[in-house]
Amino acid sequence: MNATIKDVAKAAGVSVATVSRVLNNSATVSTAATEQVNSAIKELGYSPNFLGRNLRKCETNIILAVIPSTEHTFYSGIIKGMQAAANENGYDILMSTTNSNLAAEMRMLKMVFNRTVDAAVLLGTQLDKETLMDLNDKYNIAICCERVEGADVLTVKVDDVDGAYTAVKHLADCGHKKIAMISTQGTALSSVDREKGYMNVLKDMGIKFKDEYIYRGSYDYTYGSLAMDYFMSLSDPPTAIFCISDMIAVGAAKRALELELNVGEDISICGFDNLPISAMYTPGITTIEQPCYEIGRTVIEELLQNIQSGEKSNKQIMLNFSLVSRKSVKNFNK
Amino acid sequence: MNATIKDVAKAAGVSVATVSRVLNNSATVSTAATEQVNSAIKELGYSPNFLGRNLRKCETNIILAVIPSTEHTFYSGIIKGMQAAANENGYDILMSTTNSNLAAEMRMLKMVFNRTVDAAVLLGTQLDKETLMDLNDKYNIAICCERVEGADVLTVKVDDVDGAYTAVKHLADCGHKKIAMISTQGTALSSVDREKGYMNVLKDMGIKFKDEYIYRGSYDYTYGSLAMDYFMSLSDPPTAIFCISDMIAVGAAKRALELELNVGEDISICGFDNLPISAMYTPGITTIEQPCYEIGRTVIEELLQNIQSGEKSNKQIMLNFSLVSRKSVKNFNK
DNA sequence: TTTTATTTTGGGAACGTTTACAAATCATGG
DNA sequence: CCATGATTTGTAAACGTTCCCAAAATAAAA
Repeated sequence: MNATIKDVAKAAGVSVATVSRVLNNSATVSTAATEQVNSAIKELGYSPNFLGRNLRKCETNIILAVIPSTEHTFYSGIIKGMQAAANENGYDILMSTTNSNLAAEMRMLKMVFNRTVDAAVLLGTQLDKETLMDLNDKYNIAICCERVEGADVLTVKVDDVDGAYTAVKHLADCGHKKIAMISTQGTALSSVDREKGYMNVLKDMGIKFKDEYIYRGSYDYTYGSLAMDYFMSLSDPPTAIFCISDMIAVGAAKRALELELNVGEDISICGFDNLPISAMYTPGITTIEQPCYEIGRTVIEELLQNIQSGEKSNKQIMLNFSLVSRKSVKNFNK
Repeated sequence: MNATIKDVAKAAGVSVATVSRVLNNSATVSTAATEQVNSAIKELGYSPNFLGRNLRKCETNIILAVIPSTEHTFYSGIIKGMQAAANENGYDILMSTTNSNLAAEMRMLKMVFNRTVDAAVLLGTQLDKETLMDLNDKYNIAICCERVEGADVLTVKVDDVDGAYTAVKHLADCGHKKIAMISTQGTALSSVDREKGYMNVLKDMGIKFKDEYIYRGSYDYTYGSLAMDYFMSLSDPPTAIFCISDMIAVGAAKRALELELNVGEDISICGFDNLPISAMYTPGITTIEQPCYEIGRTVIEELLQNIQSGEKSNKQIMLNFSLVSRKSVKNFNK
């Protein structure tokens, strides 16, 4: 039904090779022939079938971004960075979401096995070290914003230990001594690392760690609310709370406001990621900003280098974060 | 480098046809042969190359969701609905984002021209009627959550006129007479329709339309803030504001709070879409909920029907919305 | 055993491209 | 006008599958 390159060749009175040449301008073609081909293309409404091309060239120029969830906007900036780097190199980014489900993640990864895409970037993953290393051997993959202990795979992220340290240190520097943390139950290393950063500050500042000052839920914002209820039920509630994600920070802030606590005065809250909502919320949420766009650019640039060179660099790249100070944290020093 | 079906055939001591048969279990194969093939597959770590398969079958079983922006979470539920319906039918959903840019939208649509995907669902579009009709002639496309006047293309959405009417009527029923609206400058019909719904309520309730009660910006939440500043500068400010999107409603609420207005008391705000943030915000934002999951399911089911039947139904399907009442609107009647 | 029906198999064309190679055309200079 | 070199063209194989068709193997019936 659809016109093929043969139809174009016939209509233009040239061979398919010539049509292919003008399509990819891969070799010089006389202006006469070029014109004939182009008008045949227009006349027939021809559009090359990439299934043929891809099969022949053994590449699709598509990179798949595997996203755990579209429930929040954190990945938006990363995707933009990925797109920019990809487009500059003739690649496109397609996304799919796994809802943090291992089976779904595997289903998506099939697309790299079966060559539907040239590579995949995992923005978070449920896979274990062995599986990742196996995949990395045979295919082109990268991990973004997460790390897997011992997995020697191209990784681009911020230093979560350091990021959490900076956030919690900020709370301490503002004069807070009773600092709690809301984390997740998951085993994702980004969570573990952020807890480590929290602990490190306590140690460095000579603050004794209290077990009841740590609450674990999931990334869902309702856990922020639950955590706030819990902390306020303590006989000696914290004055500041470091949240593993802005989403949770917002949940905590919401509950605090419902409890008629003045966020940024009666209770201080600090998040992580600098989601758009943190700027929108009232009061604005103090947080750690990740260089999303840059993370996206970098991971694609490195990945393309791997693809083109045919060998794996497996770099572990850490980019710089920054503290964004808003109204949700009280500074006792002024 | 990678094993092909030929390698498997050789290793299993059968023909490629037989391997293909066990791969797709498209015909009965003796258990002996099946076992040989399966062990050869495992041994070689074989994974079928879909470029070959897709070329041969002239289908990819992939549907592309073209998303204007990942800045907000509105599309999340729709995508989930799309995935559910697609997976049930052996299809996968891949996404790409256009950042509301016509060139980017065209770039993504190329994937349906060149057969990289079987169909595309446009969640909003910059294209005009003619282009859409042309595309719809040759390819399988659908529009979601938006409509284009006169474009006879499969469309699934809510009735925006009716939705806005319900929202504004609710404000009026709560005793508000001075009702303003924050809309967009764009020509998207969803905006135009929602303005129409607003006007209809005024007419039905015998409220005189005031030009200064309408403010136009874009979907960015900062315009909500700007609008709030503007309305409060009027000599006779509104008591209620209907916002074309929750994002804008949040921006407006944020600014109101900064101006020390008690949202839900001094000023009432109503949004549209029921984004997660509307529940998270303090106070919760009253809004119109779209049946996102259902919209997603429906558009894929209809699209697959078009694909499989080979003919276009071009239905215009309207699904039911609902009013979600929260604290951001004051009810004068109680 | 032979015939017939059934199940299981393999050969090879086809899908729409790209590209190596060879052939044809053209221009140039002697 | 011929030889040479440069440019432009066409032929055909290849990419990895699926699937039609016919052949082979097996089972059932006579």
